[in-house]
Amino acid sequence: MNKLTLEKIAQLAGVSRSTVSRVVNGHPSVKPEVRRRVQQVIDETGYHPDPAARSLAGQRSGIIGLVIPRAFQFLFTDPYYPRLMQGIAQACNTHNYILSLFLFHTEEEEKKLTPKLLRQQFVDGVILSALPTDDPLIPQLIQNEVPTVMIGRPAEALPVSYIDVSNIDGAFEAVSYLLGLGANRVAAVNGPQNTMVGLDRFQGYLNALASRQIPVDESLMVESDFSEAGGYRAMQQILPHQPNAVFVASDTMALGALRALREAGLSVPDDIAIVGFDDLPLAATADPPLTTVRQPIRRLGVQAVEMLIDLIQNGLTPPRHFTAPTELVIRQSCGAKTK
Amino acid sequence: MNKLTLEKIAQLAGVSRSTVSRVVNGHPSVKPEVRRRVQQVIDETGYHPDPAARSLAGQRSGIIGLVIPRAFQFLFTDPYYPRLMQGIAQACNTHNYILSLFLFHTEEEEKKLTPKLLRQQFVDGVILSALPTDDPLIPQLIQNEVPTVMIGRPAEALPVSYIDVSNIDGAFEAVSYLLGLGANRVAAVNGPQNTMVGLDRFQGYLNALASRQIPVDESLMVESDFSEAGGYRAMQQILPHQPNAVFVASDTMALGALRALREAGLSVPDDIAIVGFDDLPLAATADPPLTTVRQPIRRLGVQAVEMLIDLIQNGLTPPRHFTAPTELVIRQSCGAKTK
DNA sequence: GTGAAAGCGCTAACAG
DNA sequence: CTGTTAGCGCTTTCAC
Repeated sequence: MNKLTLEKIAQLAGVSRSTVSRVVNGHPSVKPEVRRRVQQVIDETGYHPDPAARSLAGQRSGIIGLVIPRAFQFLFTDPYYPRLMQGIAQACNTHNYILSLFLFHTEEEEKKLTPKLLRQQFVDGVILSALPTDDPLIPQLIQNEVPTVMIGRPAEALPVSYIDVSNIDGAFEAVSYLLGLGANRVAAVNGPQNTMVGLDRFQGYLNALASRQIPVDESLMVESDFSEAGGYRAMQQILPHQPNAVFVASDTMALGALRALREAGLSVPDDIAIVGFDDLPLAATADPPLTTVRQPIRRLGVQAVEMLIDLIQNGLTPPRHFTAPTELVIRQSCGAKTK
Repeated sequence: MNKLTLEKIAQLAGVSRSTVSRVVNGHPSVKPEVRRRVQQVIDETGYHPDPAARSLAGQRSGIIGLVIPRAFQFLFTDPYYPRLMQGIAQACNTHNYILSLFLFHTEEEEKKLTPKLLRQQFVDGVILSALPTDDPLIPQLIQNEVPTVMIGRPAEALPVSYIDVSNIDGAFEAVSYLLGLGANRVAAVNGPQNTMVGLDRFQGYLNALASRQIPVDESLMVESDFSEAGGYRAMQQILPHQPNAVFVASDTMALGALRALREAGLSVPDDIAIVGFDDLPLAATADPPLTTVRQPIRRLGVQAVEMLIDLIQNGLTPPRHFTAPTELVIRQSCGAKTK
């Protein structure tokens, strides 16, 4: 299988290289008949343009970068990311982009790889996830005009596109539900307060308390890290303060909380009700099955890709925003009887 | 920040483009002093070579492809893959390769992306995981002489490099341990029998029975799919046949099995002992903590990358093989008392 | 509507 | 040890 080039195809089809290029790129100005003939040669030979040459001559790499800093902490602890990646990968496939993964485990790695992201040499655009609110990467990307979509809104009103979910409302709904069940001491196991998700879900919790004029009890709130072990520790920490319900900012942490509760000999939902956030598959198979706030993780991934492609093709301004709704999924972990 | 090219750097440093290229690529034949001067200009300007130009002129893309077919079924159901990816990503980072993800959800996607893998245009080499034994991709890669490392040995003795773990021995050890505890009806929840891992772990199970002349009871073996739900169903199916121990071919399935046991009102390890395979973090936090066969997942990823780079640099023959040992980790799920 | 020609930025002989 | 010279395969004006 000797190397096929545009030139060869051109010869075989009896046209010029430019024409073949036009056909390959779906350029309109080619006579239908010629187009057909060229296309046939392409199909018969199984020609595929060389991506490197294409990137060099054109200005695009055809690659989308998925950037996840702090990969150590989260990615391999929370099934959220695999699902997100699945959505992203699938969308990349359908839109003919290649997906590249940039996982930073250390500051060093981040430093080293950042330039590759900033100069559009490697990627046509990037999707950002799991960023701390103050990550310097965001302003850098903006300044370098790299097409960027954040998963989760940024801390400040930056001119950057993002996909988000209604974390505040979702948490509000969950906590309100707990409150409606009669719980008067609702605790919160929060996500990291240097992430927007963590902050927003906590805000929803506070809003729900406020909407019923329930005073805030600091001893019932703990900041954790979205990990199972973190949820476990947080729950242990809260337990002495006698909560009768707990809002946990992710299913994974909720699993840890459940473990702590079980160890403490508490019955869920009789002694204490619990709701999670995400609706990962494991929520449904937890013991007891977990009431949780569903977010359409995979779809978020797909939409992020599509938004990014829009940015790449149609320019960065104005920034695009999308916020997906959440949905409270009621299961046994907080006494489904009332429902 | 106007575009920096080799040429510009060359001018600034007062040398020729080739010399700069040599410096960038660590070519030995450059006078130390010149090298220093050039390097300084590079550092000051923050120059980075254009990967596209590089791929085009040289013959390498600097990209490693991680290929996971059947991504739907496994990847997002089993924490195994995220961990593997972590190892791979980290190794790529340290060796200055970019990692691209090829997740196939459907046959169509596989068909569509395969050519991109086969012509070394996109990737310098590929790492294969989660392949069914009869996947046509393997022979195709071999035939096209694409540097390839499989995670998990292939079905037949193909001239392909791989990283594996001692699945047979690991399973043998686990089942022998169960047997040694006095269990006389040891069941097996197997992985898919069209994957080598599934096959090998089952073989280990059979070997252990055989080594003690225990007759095989077909009703105690079920083929499943490495998912939690699959483990749950498999366990339910086995339960009527009164096992007093069960070897489950993955921790994720073991979790499902545990759930089935719990629902059936059986006590672990008193009524029935259970061991898993993988030693994922969740094994330690399961209820009860899971005895399991540990495999060094992350390290496998690192080694796969390093083996692949070796292939890329030093040629494909002879194929390289490496089999990592496993280790039985004893926890409460099968009555740790005896140990 | 189509072809010719000029690079994109780099690597790799080949001279010197 | 260093500079010169061809390309790598494609996109993209610019003529015709």
